[in-house]
Amino acid sequence: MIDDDLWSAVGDPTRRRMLDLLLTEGGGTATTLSERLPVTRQAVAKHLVVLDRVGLVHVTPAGRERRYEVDEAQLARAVAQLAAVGEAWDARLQRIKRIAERIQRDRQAGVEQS
Amino acid sequence: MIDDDLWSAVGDPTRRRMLDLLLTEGGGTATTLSERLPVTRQAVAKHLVVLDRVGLVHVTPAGRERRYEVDEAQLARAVAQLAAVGEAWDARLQRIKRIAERIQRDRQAGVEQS
DNA sequence: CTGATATGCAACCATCGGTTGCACTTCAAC
DNA sequence: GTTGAAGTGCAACCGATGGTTGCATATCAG
Repeated sequence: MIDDDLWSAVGDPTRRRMLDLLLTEGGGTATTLSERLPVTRQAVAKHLVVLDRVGLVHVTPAGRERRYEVDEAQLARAVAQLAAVGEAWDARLQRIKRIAERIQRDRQAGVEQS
Repeated sequence: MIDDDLWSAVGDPTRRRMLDLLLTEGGGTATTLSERLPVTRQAVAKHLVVLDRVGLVHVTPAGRERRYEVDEAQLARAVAQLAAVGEAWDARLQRIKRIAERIQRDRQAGVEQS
């Protein structure tokens, strides 16, 4: 089974955009993030708590600021799980497709034989 | 950008299990699905509405039953988007990693030069 | 010291996944 | 044909969550 906490953490679109911003800008605070997002600072702060809880970000207090940075190893793990789920479904779809083709083939053979 | 409706549709764990069951058992009804899931029929019915709205399943009324089946093409599309998001992040992580290594190398060179 | 900036905390609201309860249709069996 | 069981639909309710506003608190700069 997959780590449902990690999945649900990256499942939120706003949190995905936050991780994106933190990655491309090399970290940030609740305030700087909220300036680049269509939500308030408080909403961002709540998301940061969630991301911190599952270890996707780390926080470094600096004066009156709280600077957040992505834990790349953990994010890599989350991405890997994403890929795993994708592959599992892909495999299942392939299997279904093969079965469907086989049924089709069998039916063809039956018709020819009759 | 990605289709956020599709993503959020497969984002729910219960809906993922439902798609899974529908795939492996070749379709089903709200009642049969709820028998294999830890939720009530009504909850399943609501999820089926969501899945139907984004085209991940199709419904066929048959007497008093409403039989649901997965739209494999649409599911394949959803899986592809999943993979795309994963790859985008992967690429970003790789880029960050390369930059970090470069900084590391430059610092080494600077130390040796001084 | 004072004002501006960054954060934290609390109350509140809408949406969503889930539940229970009840009414409605359809099939089957007597 | 009536009656009962099975499948569905609808509505009210509940808890968690993503979002908001408002206010209090801490820190930096002039």
